[in-house]
Amino acid sequence: MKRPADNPKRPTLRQVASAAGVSPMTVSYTYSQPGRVSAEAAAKVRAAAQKLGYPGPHPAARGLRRGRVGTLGVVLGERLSYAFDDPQAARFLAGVSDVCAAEGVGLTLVPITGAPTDAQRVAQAAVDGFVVWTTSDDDPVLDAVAGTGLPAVVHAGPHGRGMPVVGIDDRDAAAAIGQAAFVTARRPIVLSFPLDRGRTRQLLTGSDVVDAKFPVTRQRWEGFRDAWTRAGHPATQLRLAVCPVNHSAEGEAFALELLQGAEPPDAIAAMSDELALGALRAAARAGLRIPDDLTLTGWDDADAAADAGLTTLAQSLRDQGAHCARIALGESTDASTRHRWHVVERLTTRRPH
Amino acid sequence: MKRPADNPKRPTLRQVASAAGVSPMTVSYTYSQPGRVSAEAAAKVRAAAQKLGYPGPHPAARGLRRGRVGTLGVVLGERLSYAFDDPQAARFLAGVSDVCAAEGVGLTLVPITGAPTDAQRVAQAAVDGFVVWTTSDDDPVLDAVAGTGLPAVVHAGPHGRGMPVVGIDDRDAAAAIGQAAFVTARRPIVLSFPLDRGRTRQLLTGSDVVDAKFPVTRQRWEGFRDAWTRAGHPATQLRLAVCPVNHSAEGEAFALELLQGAEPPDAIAAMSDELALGALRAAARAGLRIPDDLTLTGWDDADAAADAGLTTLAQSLRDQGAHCARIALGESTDASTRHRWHVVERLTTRRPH
DNA sequence: GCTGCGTTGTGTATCGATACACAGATAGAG
DNA sequence: CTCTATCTGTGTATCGATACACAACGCAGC
Repeated sequence: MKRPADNPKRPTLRQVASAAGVSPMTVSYTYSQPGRVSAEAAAKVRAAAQKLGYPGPHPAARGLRRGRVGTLGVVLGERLSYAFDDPQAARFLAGVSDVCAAEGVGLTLVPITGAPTDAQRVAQAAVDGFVVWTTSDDDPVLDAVAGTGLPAVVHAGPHGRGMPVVGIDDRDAAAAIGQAAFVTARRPIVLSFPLDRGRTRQLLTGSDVVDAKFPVTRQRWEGFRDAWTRAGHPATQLRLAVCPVNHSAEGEAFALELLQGAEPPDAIAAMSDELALGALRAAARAGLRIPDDLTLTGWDDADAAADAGLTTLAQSLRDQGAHCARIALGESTDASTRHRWHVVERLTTRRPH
Repeated sequence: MKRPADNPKRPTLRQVASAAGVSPMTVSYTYSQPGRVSAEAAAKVRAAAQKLGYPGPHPAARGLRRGRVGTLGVVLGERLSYAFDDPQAARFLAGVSDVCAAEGVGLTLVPITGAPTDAQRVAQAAVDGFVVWTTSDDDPVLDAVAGTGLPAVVHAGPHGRGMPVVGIDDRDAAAAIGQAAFVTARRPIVLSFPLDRGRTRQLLTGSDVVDAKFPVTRQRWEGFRDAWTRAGHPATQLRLAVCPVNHSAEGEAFALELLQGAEPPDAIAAMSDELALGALRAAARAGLRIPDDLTLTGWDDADAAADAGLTTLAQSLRDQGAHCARIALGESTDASTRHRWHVVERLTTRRPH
């Protein structure tokens, strides 16, 4: 049962004005520029507003007239609750929300479902700018965002469409963490994010063409491969285990399957701490010693990674979120894919020698 | 540098209409009720829209005219990033967002900072309804929400102001988990949320008046006290350790202080898993055996609680979030504070005998 | 007494779309 | 051949506020 109408009807600014015996503009100024009206007039307005139960200017009307609605849109190329389920997204959004709070601007998560109506939902979102979370090259919501003409920024996502991109150099970073992961490896595996929005679980060998539609996945894969080949090994030895979702349970299941398979890996470089921590549990179940039988690396340096002693790649998604928010609010225009990162070596990798 | 204006200017529906050689209403219908126009006319409209770069009807204008903007407001009585920092809030919001996604409605986090302008921000939020997360009896944003006249619901928060409340019976639940926590206790302590928005860290004994402004804190405290007195002990023996924030680090610090203090507790009932897990680490640092030297309970049954073997009180915040969303969207009117909960006994408590 | 300036109040046009009622066309029924 | 029902297109009033320009007023300075 859709709400038919507000009942009792909300009073308008004009009604408050006539009840207070002043002009509409005086009421408007009372709310938007209190210094613009005399104390006397303001008192009359407040009394009338109180009496009629006027909650202040209607947000949609104000938004229409002013051209700004006071909220920042965030588009996740995923179902909506992903924002709260995925720790990485949550960290990023915490950074976005820090800036929003400081600016007094709301944060609107645009409802994405994967259906073709997503583009419409983007176009219909009443926001002042967009932040797009990591997505694939061919995601149609990117065009929808660009089409609005509002300030927009993409996090670690595809370049192009005139939108600035914020993030780190994933390829360089992957090469660095890969070096730590593969020190003594002979049968390494990369535990990966999905390649495209199809999200199929699969095991690829280096000889297969890896044509990932997600730039993040693609760049990290390239970086891991760089690390492997620079160590003098043939690229074809490096395998890629693609997990359809970024959950530790998924990482655990796939890692266990691999560890119990014909050619068990002796090194696993994961694209996230969640996948790595899942793999860590799988290793425990398989009775392996870390890092002797298996070396393991994660990505992002989540709290749980520190607790588990996981070697990982640290970056501040929170800072990147804040940076994105400032751009999308039109406060800054200089994007950067050179955010800082560093390798945190803990107990799941070995030093050379 | 605030964005001065969209450049190039966004075309209007009227311009599209004249470019397509049709009336504005035909364009409007093409977007809102595609079945209402002939295929021929729709094609002309789409061509013109494409040519002019028209992204669809202006959201604020549409919202004003229709009386709905297509987004649900969420008010957290905390700074905005709390939504992503606190695991309980995140679970709840995941439930809210599930419903929003299904309905094609956005989710707007209203920017709360603790400043007196918060009420204005609520009034200025362009949303179709409000969900208010657990707050204190005297929180001014409650009045602001009620004043909008929009459908609204409070989660586990104060009753009154004509707003429905959704949650569990915290007092009963606390009595149940308290019973498990206090089986063999002689010096029990409740590790608590803040009492009021002042958020001071303090240790209260049962003889002090506990006048918590947060209904959740108050009701859980009462329930824990019920459990203790029903076991035949004087209420004055039960102490209340108030943590200013719901973080495991805070729980750890305070618990360690208590465990190393003059009258170390032999049972700790925490109001959240975060606080309990912090206390668990403190116990480890103090060299205590669990549950022999110290029994411990949490609240919410987070993933980490299961991993740690923590006895806890399970409830589905996700379901409660979904329920709240349905009410705030006007789809349902029957609130309930009788959501289900149950005690999950694991390794940090002892069975009687 | 006149000019110039800061303060405070007001009227009007406008932001961009949609609800509603109505009109013309087409088609099927009797 | 008329009458009703369905489909498609249009004109107008309206949603509720704010930008802007202007007017009235008091007052200082010369």
